Amino acid sequence: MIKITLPDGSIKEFENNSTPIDVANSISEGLARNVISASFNKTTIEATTPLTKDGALVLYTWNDDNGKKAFWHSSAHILAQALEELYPYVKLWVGPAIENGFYYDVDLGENSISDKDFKKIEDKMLEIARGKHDFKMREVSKSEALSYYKGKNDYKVDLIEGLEDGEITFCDHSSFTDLCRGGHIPNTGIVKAVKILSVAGAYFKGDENNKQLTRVYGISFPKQKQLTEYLELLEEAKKRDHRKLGKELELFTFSQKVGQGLPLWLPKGTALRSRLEDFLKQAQQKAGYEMVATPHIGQKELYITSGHYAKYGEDSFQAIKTPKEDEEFLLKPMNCPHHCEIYNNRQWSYKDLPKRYAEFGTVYRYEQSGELHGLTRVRGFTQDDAHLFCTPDQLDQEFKNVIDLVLYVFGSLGFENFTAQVSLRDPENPDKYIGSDENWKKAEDAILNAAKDKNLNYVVETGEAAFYGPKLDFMVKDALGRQWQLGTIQVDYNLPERFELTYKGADNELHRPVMIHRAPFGSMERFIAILLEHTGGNFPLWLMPDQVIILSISEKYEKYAEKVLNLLENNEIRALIDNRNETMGKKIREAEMNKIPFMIIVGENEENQNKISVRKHGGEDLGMISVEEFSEIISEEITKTKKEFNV
RNA sequence: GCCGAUAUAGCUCAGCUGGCUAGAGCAGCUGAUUUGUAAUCAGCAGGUCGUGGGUUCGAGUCCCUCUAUCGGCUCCA
Repeated sequence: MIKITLPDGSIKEFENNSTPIDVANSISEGLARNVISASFNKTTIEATTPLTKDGALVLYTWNDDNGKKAFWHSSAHILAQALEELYPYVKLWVGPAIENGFYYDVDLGENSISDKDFKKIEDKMLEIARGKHDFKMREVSKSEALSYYKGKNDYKVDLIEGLEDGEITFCDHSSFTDLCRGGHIPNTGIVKAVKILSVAGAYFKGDENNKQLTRVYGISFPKQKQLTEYLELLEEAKKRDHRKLGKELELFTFSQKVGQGLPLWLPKGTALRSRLEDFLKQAQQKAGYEMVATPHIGQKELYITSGHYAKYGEDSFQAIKTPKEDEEFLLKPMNCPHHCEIYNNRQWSYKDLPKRYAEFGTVYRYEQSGELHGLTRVRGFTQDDAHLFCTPDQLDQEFKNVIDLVLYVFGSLGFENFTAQVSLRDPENPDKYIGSDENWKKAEDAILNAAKDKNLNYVVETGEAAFYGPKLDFMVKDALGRQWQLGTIQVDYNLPERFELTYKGADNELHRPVMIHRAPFGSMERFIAILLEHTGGNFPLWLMPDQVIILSISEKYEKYAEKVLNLLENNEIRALIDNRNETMGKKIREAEMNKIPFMIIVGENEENQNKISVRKHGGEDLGMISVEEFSEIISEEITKTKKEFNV
């Protein structure tokens, strides 16, 4: 007999070699039917793995993330089998579960798969699924495993060579065998609905110097209805795509003539941008920042000094020549070197520090064409940049203050679901970074301590640091669940050295300041893009380009509409009048589609009573009220979302 | 940059396997209508079918180049 501890803390005895499904059966038949995966002593096992010792067991159904993972990973096996049957020459690499679905990386040789082939792959997968084949794990020796794949599949051989004897397992189902470390559902029959979503190229082992394999993405479900719902969800997400909304709301555009990745801001978008900038400027002023302004180009030498040229010279717009032969300028790809030179304008005392220089600095980077993506990845963009120069003693407090500022910005704009990510350097790859180990350690400790002190719920990513220093990044997902870095705070001991920045200490000696790079939005472009996707275009009221539209019943009420407009403007409410010769239904429909938060209807009744009828975006009727009452509603709504920044 | 796909009017889209002067809805313009909570009616105008080349008696449709866009990979100071 073995003792099994369940998540609720209860301990039950079972026959040796009982499976998780047997355990589920002892709880309820329904559970046993739905158990598709399990973990034993925190290791993923199969629902059918015999248990041979005491331990803690967790049962997973489709409703658990781990259950979905097993389901989708198993579906990847089915996909692999389907591909092998359809394309006998295919060589498999790996097929993991991902957040939504799964993929399999395969080498198709000279052939390719396109969306026209999806249907036949799906059909083949369903055919295999219907066969209700059991997934069976078996241990194989390294030599056995190698001889199975030698000559047939170099990718798997590569994988096996990195494994130890005793930890190599194969998984069989139907006529298909795959090297696999486990985590499957009991049999293929549970997979009822399958959709191949896309194909893409993916470099072997993620290295662009390696061969590019074909990655086939798919998703599967235990019920057809769930697939339909998922596809509907995708459609819904597409409606919140910032590229679509930006066009519909006339915020920004792109022009093939102007160039790739170079956004053109339309009047409404520009108004939105300035409002965001003003909002941050106000908070920054309270936090002791000073605004500076720097030119859009700088001598190549400047970026050689900073180290950016060596690292990113090729990813920059290439040197701008002048009539002088030996003179070269670069379009500014970042603001830090300029701000270092502003600091260098004079000699500072420790009593002057910290200096905090802020600039909405537009920078240009020659991003790979395939990387460009709406407003989230562009070649010309404006950072809400600032550089803080402080003494080493001041670093911790300054860093924490910046965290507060970022949290204030995120809070005011409704970004609650962000991930804080501490990006450290990769110790295996010292060539990617500049500066001494000692300074790196100081910088990394400063970030980790600040993140801990501020009780941030953070993840640590090694190898994600900037070349000059570690970062604390604030990541937010877009409508389709893709993660984007918005806010960033970086500690830098290196540029101060390269630019020979100094201050006079109390000891009358020269010292090196520490530098913090930070951008709460990240960039105006990306921030607005993600904000669009989160709000679906229904921005917080204080940000809205137009807050109110006055709809006149007919042209007869133009005078009264103008009077109302004046009153609203006196209360600093942004409004416009729709006095066109159109029906009320049409005017409302257009105002709804333009996502204007409030519609004011004025006609005979309103004019007689000196009031206005108010309809909220979405349809709520606030009835007939006075302009004063309405102004109060507006200002209440604004104070609800936009809080004051208190230092 | 790489893999796969897409590009027709200001916008959203039809245009089957190549064959009459390339269609629709919305938006625009003109006129009628003067309107009470998500599209009033009629008329007009609008496209060298992303670019350049090729195949063909004939190309929006087939092939190639380039450009841009979309989904990924790689990259992201």
